[in-house]
Formats: sequence, C-alpha cells, structure tokens
Amino acid sequence: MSEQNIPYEETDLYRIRHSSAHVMAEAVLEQFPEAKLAIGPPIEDGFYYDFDLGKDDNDKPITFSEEDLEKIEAKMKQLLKKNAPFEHSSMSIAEAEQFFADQPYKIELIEDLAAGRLDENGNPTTEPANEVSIYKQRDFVDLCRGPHVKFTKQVKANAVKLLRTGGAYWRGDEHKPQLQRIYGTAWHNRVELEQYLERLEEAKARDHRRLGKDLGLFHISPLVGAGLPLWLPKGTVLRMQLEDFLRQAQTARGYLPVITPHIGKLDLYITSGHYPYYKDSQYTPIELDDDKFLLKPMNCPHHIEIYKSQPHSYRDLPLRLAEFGTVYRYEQSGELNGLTRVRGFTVDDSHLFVTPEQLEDEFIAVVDLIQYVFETMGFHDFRARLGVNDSDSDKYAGTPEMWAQGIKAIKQAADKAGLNYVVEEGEAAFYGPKLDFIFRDVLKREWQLGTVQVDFLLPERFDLEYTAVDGQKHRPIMIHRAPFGSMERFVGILIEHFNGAFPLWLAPVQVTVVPIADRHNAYAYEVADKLKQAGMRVEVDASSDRMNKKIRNAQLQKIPYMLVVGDREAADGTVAVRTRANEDRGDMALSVFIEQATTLVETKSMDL
RNA sequence: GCCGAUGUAGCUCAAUUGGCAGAGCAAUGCUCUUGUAAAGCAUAGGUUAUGGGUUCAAAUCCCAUCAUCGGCUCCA
Repeated sequence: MSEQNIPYEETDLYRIRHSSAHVMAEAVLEQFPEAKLAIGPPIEDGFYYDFDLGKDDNDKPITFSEEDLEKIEAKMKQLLKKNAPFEHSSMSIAEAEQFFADQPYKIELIEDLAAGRLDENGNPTTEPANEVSIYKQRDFVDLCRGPHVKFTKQVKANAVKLLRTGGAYWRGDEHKPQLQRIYGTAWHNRVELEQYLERLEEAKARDHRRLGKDLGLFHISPLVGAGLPLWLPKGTVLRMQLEDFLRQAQTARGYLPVITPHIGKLDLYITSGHYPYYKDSQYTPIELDDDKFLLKPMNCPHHIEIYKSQPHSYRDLPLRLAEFGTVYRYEQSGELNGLTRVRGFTVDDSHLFVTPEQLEDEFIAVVDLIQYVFETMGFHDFRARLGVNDSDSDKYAGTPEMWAQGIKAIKQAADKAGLNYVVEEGEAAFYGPKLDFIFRDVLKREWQLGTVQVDFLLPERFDLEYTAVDGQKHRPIMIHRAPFGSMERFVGILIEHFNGAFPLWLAPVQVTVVPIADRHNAYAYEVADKLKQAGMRVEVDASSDRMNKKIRNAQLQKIPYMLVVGDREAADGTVAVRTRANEDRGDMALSVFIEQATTLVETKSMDL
C-alpha cells in the first residue's frame, strides 16, 4: 500500500477511523440524546468514543448494553450510507463555549485549549488558542482538529464494526468520572475488515491461557489465589530450560548465584525506600511478636545485604549476584491476566555492584547479554526504550544529580553499544532510569521484557562501600537487570509467540513414540530408553488408541516429533519420523535420528 | 480498585416463558491389533462457583462473596 511510509495521522485509514468515531457519536446521540461527549480519537486498528450517559434512578451510571451496541452499529451504517459532507470550520473560544454549553467535557477541552494547557488529546500545547476547530456532518457538530474524509460515504459501511464497550476514566484519571467507551474498527473495505477480524480470531486461538490449559503448562486455582499460577510439570520443564540456559550464560559471564528468602523485615524495605512506593501494591505485612515481615516485592535489598555481609575491595568488583527470585505484589484484581500479569512472579534478577570506572563496560555487557538471550529465543523484532523520570512527578527518589548521572551513563553505554532507543518520560524505576527492551511478537503486539537499570540511590541508602586503590572508602554503583523480566510473563509471551509449538530445545515433550499395535510396545519403550539416554524428553503412547488417534493427539499437543514404530521398524532398528509440521520423513536408523535431534537441541535451533 | 459481562461433568457447550440437569470429547472397562490428524460397544462422572433470599417449585428471579473475561487505571 502507498500509505506505508507516511505517519498514521496522515493516512486515509486515520481519516476513515476518525470519521467513523464522529458518525458513531452521531448514532449514539440519536439513541441517547442526553449523552455527553468526551473524546473520540482514532487508535491503532480502529477508534473509540467516550460518552457520559448520566445516572439512572438508583444513581448508577447508565451503560451501553450489547443490544445498544448492535442498534448503534446499525444506525451508524445507515448514517454512513446516507451521504453527508464533513464540513470544517472554526469558532471563537466564546462562540464555542456557548455552542457547547451543555457539553461539560467539551467545555473543559475548550478551556484547556484557550489557556494553552492541553490539546484535545491531553498533550501539552505551547500557545493559547484564540479559536477552535470544529467539524460538522448533518446536525452533528464536534470540537475536533480533524482531519476527516470528505463525505460519510467514504467510510464503507461494510468495513466498519463496533467491537466492545467498557468503562474509561475521563482523561485516564481514576479520580475523575468514569465514562462509557465504545471501541470500533474501520478499514478501507470489507476484505480488510474481515482480515482484521481473522487476526483477532488468530490471537484468541493462541491465547496463552487457552494453550496453557490445553498443553498442560500451568493452572491457576482460586483456592490458591488469583494471580498465583501453579506450574504443571510440562510448564516447569519449559521454564527450567529457560532458566538453565540463562544460568549458563550468566556463569560464563562471571555472575555468582545466590538464594534469598521470600520474606524480609519491613525495616529492610523502609531502608531501601521500596515500602512507600510499593505500599499500595503490597501484601500486608505479617506481624509476629514485635516484628513485621513483608513478602518481598523486590530482590534488591536482599542482594544488597549479601554485598554488605563482608567488606569489599575494588579488586572484588564488579560483583554480579544473580538469582531467580520470586517476588509478590498485590496487583489490582482487574489487572490479573494469565501468566502475563500475576501477583507472585519470578524475576531473573541480578544486581551488579560496580565502580564508576566499570559502569559503562558492565552496562554494555548487560545489554549484550540481553540481546544474546533475545536472539537465542528467536526474538529478532525488538526495540529499546530509555525510561527517565518525569520532571514534575514526586514518585521518584534521589537527587537530580543522581538522575542526570544515571541517564548520562545509560546514554553513553547505549550509544557505544550502537543501540537505538527512544527516550520516554515517566517510565523510570523510582530509584533510577532504566533501559527496557520491548519485543514485538509475531502478531505485532509489543511486550516489555528485559530491563537494565542504573542505580546510585540504593548504594547511598544502604551506605554501601568498597575500598579503592587510594585506600579510601568509595560508593559503588548498582546495576539492576533482568533479561526475561519475569519468568511468568516471559513464558506467557513465549507460548503466544510460538503458538505453543516450541522450538525443540524448549518443548516439554520432544518426542512421542507411537507403536502401531500392542506387539510393538516393547520396541517403542526400547526406542524411548535410547532417546532418554541421549537426553531427550520422550513419551510412549501405549494407549489402546488407533495409530491415527495417537498421531492426532501428539499433533494437538504440538509435540515436535512422532516416531511411528511397527513391524518394519522393530525388525530393522529404525523409526518412521513424522514432524508436527505434518512432514513424513520415512524410516531412518534410530541412531541417525538421535544424532540429528540432539544437534538441534544443542544449537537451540528453531528448525525441526 | 472502578464499569460491564459471565460462571452447568476434567474440556467445549445444551436445558421453551421458573417445572425430573443433557450431549460430544476426555476418563474407566471390554472387543478390535491397527502404517501417518478421531475404531466400536458399555460404564462412571453434577449440592448447576460459594453463601443467603423469593417461590408449591430455582441452573433459571433477587442480594452478597469469590473467580474469570472485556475495558479503564497501574505494571515485570
């Protein structure tokens, strides 16, 4: 398409979606004449519009029902076909305030525009506006910067669909009124719409919650607790492959393993400064006698205490302490989601204690490790984001100097490593700036995974020191880092990315041996034993099912290899190799298969 | 946490307006001994998420709680 290289805001699709939002609002007003309009922008793949429908007799907010949505969609399609031009004009602030007098949200937007505070998207503006831009189709007039299509008919009625409703806070602030949002999608034509809907179906089919159940990877029991996943044997095998891989990579890079308990005294987190920041998302402290203990929300304080357990010379540094450390955060109930958003999760955590001279090299080495990990996973589409503090936010600790120093260190190291990154305000940790690695999966969805943070604050808080060449005590700097981020989220993403068909080295079961009839079971077990001796994870399907059924079951479990064995194979010492890609490779000597498979495992190949 | 929807067998779903809770798959048993994506027959499986309430009668209506899903806010 010709639109690929121009900004989204300038594309036809953007206009189509923006115009769809207006026509949808027009349709809503026909059904709900009292609705107050908030904002209705185009978004990725579609658009939304927020409405305030007022309260019912019981003072409960009026919401859209599913039937409402259908009616609105039908009405909207009618309005699209009943052609009308989008007319652009402007009004003075005073005119606009009068015109939108019964639209409080529009008034707020107009006032912000007039004062030069915020534009209609909530972004800061530089200059106060004298007049505002408006768009009109038929009797529907909206405060809007545009652009729009010229006529409503340019939005094809069969290329638009309303998807869902939901609550949304005015201006994204949970202390402000909650509005009713309708999401819709709009495309150039019907075919594109259908393709998009298919994409949604595809995403649903690879949902890790669905696959996690079907493939027996994890389970979440309400009795254990929401957001506290139980790892089933197959999920555990998968996770352990990841952990072993990283552990090995870390050992090769001079990391030292440590293990720390799941709780710690409240005082520890008060010293670290975590407590005030995590108070709201924290399991309440456990009180015993005169002490209070917290389920740890972070591993750093424990690792710091390990550092402090003995005096350090500059010769000991950098000290790289690594642990798969499980932390607990009491996330809001509405936030929980399978493995990707949980209340107890394991961070592939490490804390590096370094001298100022070592900071840059160590940071680069960490970035290098993260990239190595991603590449090994077959994650090639990722970007980096430098999260810095928000100048006017009070949620960050430390001095401006510390922040400047940290940001500078990250920038220098990232530049030296040749890494492209974008800077985003308000994306820092409370104790320092961080570099996040954001991965785009096969469905083009973005996930924040690995993270590296430079920290001058905690060494200060805990009064960390080492003896330098000059014989004086100096303050080390800490680097916090986690390539996977959290094992739970990472595995969740991995499941969706691979659609449950993991590369051989990660597959919980790598091979299923399929005996054709009972009399082949003995040979099947013999084959399985040899595979196990070669380090393969293998199952024998000795059930009374037909061979076809056994193959089907293995296919559904996305097991990489099915080895069919019958009279021929038993006589020749061979196996008939079939892959989950429906590929029949015919008979081959077992030794040849083992040779091939183990090589693929060793090289962590994506191929079968 | 907020707004909305949902919760029936291990899984996927049925059950007219309130009137005896059912099917497919999975499980178990038996028969068949099978050559690359579902053999046949039989058996078992449920306090309809939990706790209250309305009713002669509740899976169905009402209330509360828990959980899940879709959004918002927040985040690894």
